[in-house]
Amino acid sequence: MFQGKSALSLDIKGRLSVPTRHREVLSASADGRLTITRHPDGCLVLFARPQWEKFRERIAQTPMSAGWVKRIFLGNAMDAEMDGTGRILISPELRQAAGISKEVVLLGMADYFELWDAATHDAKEAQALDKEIPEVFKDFLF
Amino acid sequence: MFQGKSALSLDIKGRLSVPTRHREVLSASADGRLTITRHPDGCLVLFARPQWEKFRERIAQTPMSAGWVKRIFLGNAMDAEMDGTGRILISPELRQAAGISKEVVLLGMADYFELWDAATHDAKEAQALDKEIPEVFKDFLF
DNA sequence: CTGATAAAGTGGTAAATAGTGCAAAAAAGT
DNA sequence: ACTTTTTTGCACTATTTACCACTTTATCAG
Repeated sequence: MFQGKSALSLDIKGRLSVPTRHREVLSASADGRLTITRHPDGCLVLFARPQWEKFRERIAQTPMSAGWVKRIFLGNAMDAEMDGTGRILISPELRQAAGISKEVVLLGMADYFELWDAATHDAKEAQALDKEIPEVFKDFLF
Repeated sequence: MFQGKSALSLDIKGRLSVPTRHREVLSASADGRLTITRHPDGCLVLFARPQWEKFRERIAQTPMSAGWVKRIFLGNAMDAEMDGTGRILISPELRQAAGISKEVVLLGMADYFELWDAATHDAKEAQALDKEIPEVFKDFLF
């Protein structure tokens, strides 16, 4: 179970240093093996390998009408592995796809992570906060 | 059950010293374990761990369309634990999100706490007092 | 087709920064 | 005035980040 925001910066080679509080979980549940792909909202998604496998199954069974969503998730998926010091390389293609250069934000979203370019994240978040909270949440929140 | 306002200041490392009158409840009900996250209104929310777990379950099961609600609540959630002297560390990301630097206001809201930047709180409160009382409260009697 | 060169990827180490816990000082209550 | 509680400051530990060197892969020229 992942949660929480981390403001991080990629090193010169495009590697992400995973915060320590997440490393143990990833090592235990996936032996440090991850899969990274694109998300239609403009960020990247990071799965522990077993969770990715399950997600991939569901995407693969999706009908033709899913069209580009299927291509985005499956076509951009890249395997990655934590090195001895807990770093993972984000491929140039993925970095470019999400507009990531150096400053990034890593969000724990329960079963997966989202990786955003810091500036993009802040902009989209501010935009979302301006809007009203969707009706569905009004009563269930507090 | 938490209530009351406390004007406090974070120490140099960004730690909040929980008022004594709340410590016992938190120790008893959650063994001093808390979870802190963002609130769309511009403050932070502090839950005792068991209450957070329940809230998180509902958030985690939320569909993709929930997008930013999930990102704000779950993506910003950070576990924290009271140390031997009743202090909890507020992560840099959360402090930044709520515009908190040093002077803060802690509001007991029955099941949870709200943590505001002092200046922000005062400004918003003044603003709220200027407005009409919302319809829902009109029928309330004393 | 082969070898040289350059670029990109991998791994490790050291320095800086952030976080934790302890202990002494201050404050409050008896 | 003394004891107990609370706070603040300090020192130690852990984590993160930046740097450096080596390995591998790709590219281009002979």
